[in-house]
Amino acid sequence: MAFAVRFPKRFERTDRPVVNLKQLSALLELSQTTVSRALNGYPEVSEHTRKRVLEAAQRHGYKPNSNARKLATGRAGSIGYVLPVGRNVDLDPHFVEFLSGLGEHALVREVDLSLTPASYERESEAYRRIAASRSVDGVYLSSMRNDDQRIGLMKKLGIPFLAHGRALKPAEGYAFVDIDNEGAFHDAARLLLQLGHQRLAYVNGDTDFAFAVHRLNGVERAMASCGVPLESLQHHSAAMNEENGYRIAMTLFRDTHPAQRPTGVLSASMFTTLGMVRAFNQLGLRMPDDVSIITHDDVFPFLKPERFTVPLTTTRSSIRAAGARICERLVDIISGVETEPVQEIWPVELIVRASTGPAPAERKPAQRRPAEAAE
Amino acid sequence: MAFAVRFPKRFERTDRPVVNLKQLSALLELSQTTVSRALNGYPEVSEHTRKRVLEAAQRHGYKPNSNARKLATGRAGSIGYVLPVGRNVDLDPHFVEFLSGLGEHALVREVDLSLTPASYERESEAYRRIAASRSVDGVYLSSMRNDDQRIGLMKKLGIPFLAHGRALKPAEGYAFVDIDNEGAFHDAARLLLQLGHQRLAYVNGDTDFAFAVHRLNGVERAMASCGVPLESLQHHSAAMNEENGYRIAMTLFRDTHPAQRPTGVLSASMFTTLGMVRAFNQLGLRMPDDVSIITHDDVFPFLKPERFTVPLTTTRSSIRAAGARICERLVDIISGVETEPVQEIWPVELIVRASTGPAPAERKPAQRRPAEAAE
DNA sequence: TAACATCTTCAAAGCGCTTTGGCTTGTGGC
DNA sequence: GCCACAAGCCAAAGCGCTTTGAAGATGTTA
Repeated sequence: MAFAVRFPKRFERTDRPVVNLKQLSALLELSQTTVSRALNGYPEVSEHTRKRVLEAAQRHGYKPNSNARKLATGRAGSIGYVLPVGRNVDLDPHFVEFLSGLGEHALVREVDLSLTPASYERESEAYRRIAASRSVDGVYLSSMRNDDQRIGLMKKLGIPFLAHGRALKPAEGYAFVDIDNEGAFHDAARLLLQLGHQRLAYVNGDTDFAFAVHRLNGVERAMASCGVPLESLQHHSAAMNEENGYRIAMTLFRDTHPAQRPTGVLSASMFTTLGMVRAFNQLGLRMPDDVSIITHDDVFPFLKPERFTVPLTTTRSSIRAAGARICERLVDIISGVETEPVQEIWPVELIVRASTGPAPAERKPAQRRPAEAAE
Repeated sequence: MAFAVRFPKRFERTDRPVVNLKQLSALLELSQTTVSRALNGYPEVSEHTRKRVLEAAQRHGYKPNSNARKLATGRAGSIGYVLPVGRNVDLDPHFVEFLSGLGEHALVREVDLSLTPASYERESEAYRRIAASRSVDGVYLSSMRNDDQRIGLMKKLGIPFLAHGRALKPAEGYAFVDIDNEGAFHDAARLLLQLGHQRLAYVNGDTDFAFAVHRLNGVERAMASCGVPLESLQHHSAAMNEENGYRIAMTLFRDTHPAQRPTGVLSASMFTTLGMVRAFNQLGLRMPDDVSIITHDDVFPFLKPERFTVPLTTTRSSIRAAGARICERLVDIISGVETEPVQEIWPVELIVRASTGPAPAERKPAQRRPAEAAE
């Protein structure tokens, strides 16, 4: 909406649709009411008439004007997402996989997806506009923060919504689909501990996000229940990308006294791991002899943990499946099928591959020559 | 649109917007006409009145109902994209970067992006529905094929559109933004040839897509002008991902007689290269001593060629910048600012890093032990 | 002072669809 | 033969906005 900005005349589209409801009903010598009902499957119309109508609609290529329909019904037929945008904002590749799943289901349910770009600072404004303009029937939220303002906002604005992930605060009173991050990282950490690793590192995502906090909780719970002091965990929190993985691995393994180095590492994403493995190669560290690593895998078709030279042990949960499920449930919420706010938490598989093994019995400083090239 | 499917009553949203135009104009004791005009910046209203109206709108949180506006104007205020969807369809990470750029500019122009999911087979149906339902003002096309049906379809349906990339056929009569793929790969191949490489390989994308054909043309042109016979090029065409990169590299370097092996390799994407580098490590091939490689880099923030252990020589063109430009021009096309179909081709930078060097003077079979871990 | 141009403002007619309430028929029960 | 009831259809009233055509208010000119 552009206040005080004149829309140019040339913006207009003068051409009209091939055939509209009025014309179609005239052609059929029926009222618009009847034609509309026949098309939309209402029972107050005879089968004979319905057949005639459907046939004529088909023949004349009638397609209802979606804007008129939206106005009349108040229903938009689409779900919305506020796309974080800005020079320094990177939509990460998780989004595209998520979108694939969402789109798959959106196809089945015949809804469109509407993306409203907004800078982070003006996010709430975007939601307000969505609410007032009624351009979508509901929205999904993602990248949930610890104390997420959006949940309250959605409720206040009366926008039906579903969260991908959950906030720490509020914890109740809204619907979400999340994975069991706490359990996943608990299991992963426990595996390392059971393999005898005493010094662990966790290269986490940004702890402003709730998933990162949950994961850290899981790691700490595993340590506590195995009687390993929390001080023996080195925790690093940073955006999940290749560079940070490399940088942090260098800090952990090159810049640390050998006796202090972790032998078991947990990594929050495949991208982080990409960087860490690069560092390992460069430092001549071998998996799993020198270091064991477990990574969270969101199941990207273009980056598979089993395709690494040393196949990676992972906690796995398909973000694409989550996308499909979110679409499904959001449509249910919008259409009133789902009334109570269901909080759905998916279990996460732990898949053991070759990157994990027993802790080195005794630490020998790594003395191998660095690998030549290593990505 | 669902023929013969009854929409449940419960789908309805009964709540009404906070305040609508009628109420606002009643409040102001002005006609709807005047208020509407004041809000939309038309000159036929006094500055005094306009100020009053804007103030009241602000105060009461008035936001026009976008559906009503769309119906009245015939303008949707959004641009569309048909999202290819299906169990076996992977939206690749290029898309998300492109989207970031698009979103950035969409924010400036105040348009939304509407994604309509469609399976490949029912793609044209989706476009027809978009055209008839007038849910968007224009669309952009991507992943242009050699003989692309969509261009003709868009023209027939009268949907304003802009292509990202171009088709071989038709070559004229439509607007696009493309990069100089031919020139980029010409330059890349020429560099390898100048460095003395006699046997080249090109691991291309799927040649159903026009960009892949253009690139191949560039490579061949360079070879021709350097007097190198085309037979000394090994060309492989496959979807651009890590697995194919690895597989093809293995075919080229492990399964081929040393005397036949290429010494200079061109790679169509960073993902392909990721797999190839994995293969190189495993085979103990060093860059650039044993093999030189040049990759096309779309500039992903999460996967940077300079961050490889051996930094990669690349042809670089930001796909994000292309997204922003596409949005800009599409809005211009829709609003009639751009009338002639402009065909815009961006030059591509060649950035020399450490992965390219002189061809090995004399071929010695690689006898090094395979690297331990290598991603 | 009349005649005309220029500002402002307005009532009303759309945009194309859905949906309410009512009007005809035809059927069966008594 | 009358009434009740359902089936099938329709006219008309929205949905909330934009825009046309016209009219009232004000200023300008002869």
